[in-house]
Amino acid sequence: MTLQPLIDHLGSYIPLKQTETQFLEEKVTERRLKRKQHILQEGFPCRHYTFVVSGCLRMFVIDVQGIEHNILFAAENDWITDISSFHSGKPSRFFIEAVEPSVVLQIEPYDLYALYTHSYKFDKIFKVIAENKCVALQNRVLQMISLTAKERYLAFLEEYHHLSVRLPNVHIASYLGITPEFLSKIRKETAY
Amino acid sequence: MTLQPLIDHLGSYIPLKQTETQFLEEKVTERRLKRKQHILQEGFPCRHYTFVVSGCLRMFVIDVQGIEHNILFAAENDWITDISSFHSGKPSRFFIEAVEPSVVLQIEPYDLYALYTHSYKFDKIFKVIAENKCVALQNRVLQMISLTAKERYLAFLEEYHHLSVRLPNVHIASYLGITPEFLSKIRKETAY
DNA sequence: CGCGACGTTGATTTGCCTCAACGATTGTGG
DNA sequence: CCACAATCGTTGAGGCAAATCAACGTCGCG
Repeated sequence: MTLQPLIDHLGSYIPLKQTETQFLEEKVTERRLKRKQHILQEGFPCRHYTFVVSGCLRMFVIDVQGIEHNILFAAENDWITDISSFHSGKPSRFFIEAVEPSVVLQIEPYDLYALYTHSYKFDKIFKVIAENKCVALQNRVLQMISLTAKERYLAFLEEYHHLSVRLPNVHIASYLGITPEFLSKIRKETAY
Repeated sequence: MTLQPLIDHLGSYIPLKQTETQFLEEKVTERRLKRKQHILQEGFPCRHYTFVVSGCLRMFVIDVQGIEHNILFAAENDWITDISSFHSGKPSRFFIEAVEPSVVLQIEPYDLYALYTHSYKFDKIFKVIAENKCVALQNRVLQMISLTAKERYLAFLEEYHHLSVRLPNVHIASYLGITPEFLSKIRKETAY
């Protein structure tokens, strides 16, 4: 199992002891995903906190008109889950699927709680992870209410350049809240 | 000092022991705010995790054109802070001010860390608080990318009815990412 | 090869903004 | 207690940003 990236990731917040990484190894499951493979479907509870080792996943909803809206992407060393459903056990409104062939590590609710019980260090780490997520999301809200589509696209290119070259434009458009056609027109203007 | 609301709030996540509430009391400072009084200005580090006992605050930025954008409101039993600046000590990009006369309880970074050290229970509680904030922010992003201005306004009325009757429309418009004029036109259509 | 996913382009429409003007209300100082 | 400014909400004319709809070219893949 390719556990090392997760150990490095968690350890970058607070270094882990031998017993903690060992406990972690017992609780985590590796999974290999094909392109377009789902790990969460609307209507089902989200039973995994998912860490991306390699590849890229996206979380999205399908609205009443059948249109997909990408809420977030998660690439290497990032987390993706519907936290609300994960904790409550209620059906999720979201889908999560692989955009590329990916390798992920997953933890189920009960096992995550066991980690928390084993060492409060995990509480501390996941607290910081959640706080950092808040900052990123807040930033995104700010961009949505204050920037034009073109400005948001340029900001996305700056901030997520590594993603922008891997994702189809149709997904980027959806993430930015615009149509693929309009993104195409923006790109035409932008390209020099 | 009116500490009880904070104790009740934290206790609703995990009940606190006598020693913990006592420790909390030593670390928290009460502050009474007039309407429009600032507790954070752009360019200064955010030195407080702020809990709202009564009243209502808003966090906003001022863009290059001098236009304010409301990022979030916090009313009774809610938290408001620039977490990023709070932890890093770097200058904030945000303003936080009272929308109404308010009473707040504040904790400084060093005191919050002392709380964490005193009992890991506080880590657990603030982890959940951050996670809940993530859910709310994610929801807001979803609304921004998938709903029209009118739909967002109606969703806001449903979700934050208690706030919508207290806030001037100019602030609500800014929060929704639209102009006050356009909100006025939406309200005209909506009123039956 | 032929089909589906993806990106582009153009014509038209619509949602929302800009700017300007005007009441209504509140607050503040003389 | 009144005069005046400031804040807030509303309305209308016109303009721009972005959506919609339709068509077409390209590429990778079964």
